[in-house]
Amino acid sequence: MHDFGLNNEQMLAVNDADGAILVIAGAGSGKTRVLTARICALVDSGVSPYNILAITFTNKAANEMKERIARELGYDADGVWTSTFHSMCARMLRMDAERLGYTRDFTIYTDLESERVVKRVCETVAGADAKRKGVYLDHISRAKTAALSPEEYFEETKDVVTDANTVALVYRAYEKELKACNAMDFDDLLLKTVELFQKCPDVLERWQRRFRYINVDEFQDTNRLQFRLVKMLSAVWGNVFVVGDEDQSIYSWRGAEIRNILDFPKEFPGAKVYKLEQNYRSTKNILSAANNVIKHNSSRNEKTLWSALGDGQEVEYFDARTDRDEADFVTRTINRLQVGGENYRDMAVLVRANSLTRLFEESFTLHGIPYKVFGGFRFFERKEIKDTLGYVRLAVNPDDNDAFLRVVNYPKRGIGASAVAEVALAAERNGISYLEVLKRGGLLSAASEKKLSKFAAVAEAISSALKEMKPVDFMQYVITGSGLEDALKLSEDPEDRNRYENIEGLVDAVRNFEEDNPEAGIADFLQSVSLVSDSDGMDEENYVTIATVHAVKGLEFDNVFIIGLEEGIFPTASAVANGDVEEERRLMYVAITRAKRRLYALSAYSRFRFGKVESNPKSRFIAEMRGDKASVRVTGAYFAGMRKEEKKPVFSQGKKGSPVFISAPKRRADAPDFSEFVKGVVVEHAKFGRGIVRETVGEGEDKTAAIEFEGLGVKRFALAIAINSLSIVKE
DNA sequence: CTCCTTTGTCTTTTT
DNA sequence: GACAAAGGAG
Repeated sequence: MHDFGLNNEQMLAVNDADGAILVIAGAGSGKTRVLTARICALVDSGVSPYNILAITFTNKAANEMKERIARELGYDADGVWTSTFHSMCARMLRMDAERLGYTRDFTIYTDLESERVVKRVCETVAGADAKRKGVYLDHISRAKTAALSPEEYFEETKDVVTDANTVALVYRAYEKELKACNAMDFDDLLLKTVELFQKCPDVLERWQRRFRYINVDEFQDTNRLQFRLVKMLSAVWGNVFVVGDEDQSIYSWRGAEIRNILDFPKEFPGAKVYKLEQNYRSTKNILSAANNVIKHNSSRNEKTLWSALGDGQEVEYFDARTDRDEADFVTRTINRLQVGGENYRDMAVLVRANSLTRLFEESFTLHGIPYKVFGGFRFFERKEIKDTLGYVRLAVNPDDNDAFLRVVNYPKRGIGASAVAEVALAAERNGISYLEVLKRGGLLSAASEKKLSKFAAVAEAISSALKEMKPVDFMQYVITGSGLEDALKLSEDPEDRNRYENIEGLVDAVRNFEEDNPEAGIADFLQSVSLVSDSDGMDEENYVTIATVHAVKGLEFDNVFIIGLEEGIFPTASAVANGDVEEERRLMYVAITRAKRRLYALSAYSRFRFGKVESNPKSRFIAEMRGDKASVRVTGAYFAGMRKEEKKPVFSQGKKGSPVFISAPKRRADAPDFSEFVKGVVVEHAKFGRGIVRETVGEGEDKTAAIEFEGLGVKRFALAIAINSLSIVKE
């Protein structure tokens, strides 16, 4: 028996082996421990590890779980299948891809590739606008998650989506191209697995029989297809153990259905529900801030986390004047904490959007604070890396037209749009891939044929190298054989030096991968690259974590800074505009509950964004966090020391539909211009709130405006003076 | 065909 | 402000 130090409720959940079980696990309530303990308990009771499936949200979480189980059980852990839904599906599909008309070497297209395909496809679809590729892809993803074909999608949405027809046409063309490329996108991994199960009951049965016990972590962030997979796989044994917390559902924009967890008892009749409400992570002060925030949400199961830990330090809210002051405060505080004995690795700066990390990177670099940024640009998304991997993709899967297009003129070979268009046309006419057009020969004009023959030889050489070389050597060969090495080394562009180093980094990446997976080939490496998650790079070194809130789901830190707490940023402008901030609030809840001992919340009065200075009201979450009891200490130096007319906007507390506030552009004193203030314009005033300009008098610095505020009547302002507390509301 | 300039879009989050 | 896409000149 293994001692996990479980409390009573946890113990009950863990030892309840059979049937459908839902564990509602509040933040920091020992969710992962319960899951691990459960799997160990199953093995202890005689269940073969081979019959256990454990699904996690990221590959990193999967590996950690595997390690934990291994530590407890020893060698037995190998049999337990732990992975993400996507990795699981990829593995299952590789085994039986032929039965769906794909080869087992099918390529996984990430969003980057999907977008390129959509863009390309738009050229062939009448009425499609390539600029709207993101919108199309969004609809396509929704359709796929709902398991709708293009035709079904059109029927379902023709009354609500204005260009449903165009979307359906793009969707169909996209599907056709993906199939021709022997490629699947992220949604396909799930959808095609469901299709495989429906089409081939023998395959489904094989997996059903194998997985007697199915365990799913982070169930609040599963989508409809994932739910369906769980249902299908569990149909024989009915042993489904899911763990989640609807308050931490933060991926609905990606199709996650909170319903999956809320309706679990309905979908699995007789399901038992356990609630874990004791938090082992955070101090009381931090927890009450979290509870104060989340209780404003309506669609949730009532639960209140409690902690047996002490009150701890008060939560601190720093009211900064500018985004620079905000970064300064964080830098200073980190320094102070570090001097006081805290480790950098126990500190995290959490942001709502990737673009907010920059100032912190600058400031930390300046002050010698080691840091790592998670979320945002990833190594494998760099253009030169993507392009180089294009050669690998093409060798593994010769039908991969997207890979072909990436590398045909990289490095430059004088092959332009017209030659490529010729290839595409010939491919379309003969129903073959782009590469096949070159291999067959005689399908192009003599000039194009000649230009492309060099590339054809390169592709051919790389393709045969794939069969002969070990992954690391092959990767090195790709870099030299493609001509990239020479081109980049001889280049005069100083950036190319850097690019070359990044590309060389690929060889190391393959080497590392090979060490961890000695049996795996280069194709497995490609797959792992497609399915990496942001937190995968996190390790034990001593650095401050700068990350998006999404990227730190499931992690914890002693000291947490949540920055950018302004309306329009956190919550985001679109959430505010749509009047739906519940998911933003859950995100805030996740952010707060990452903190174990110290929590700092920050906002800035003015912030430099999109090349402009903007000013947004404080986030409603600050007021919510404080709740009835003032457990939050305000240390913002800005408000107190300000001149009267510079006072920042008051809380727009709970005001629904608050739009983004962009401050009026600062004018030089010698050329005042308040031309944006005209009759009918909606403005926000620091003290009086929202108002409408009713009348203006005068010009330039003498201009005054009469503004009507709701419930306050009309007030008159000299704009030159009032400009610091007035901003125009951009709808 | 390539290079340079200009223009437009972006910033919500990612398996 | 940064970067990609588009457009024009060589």
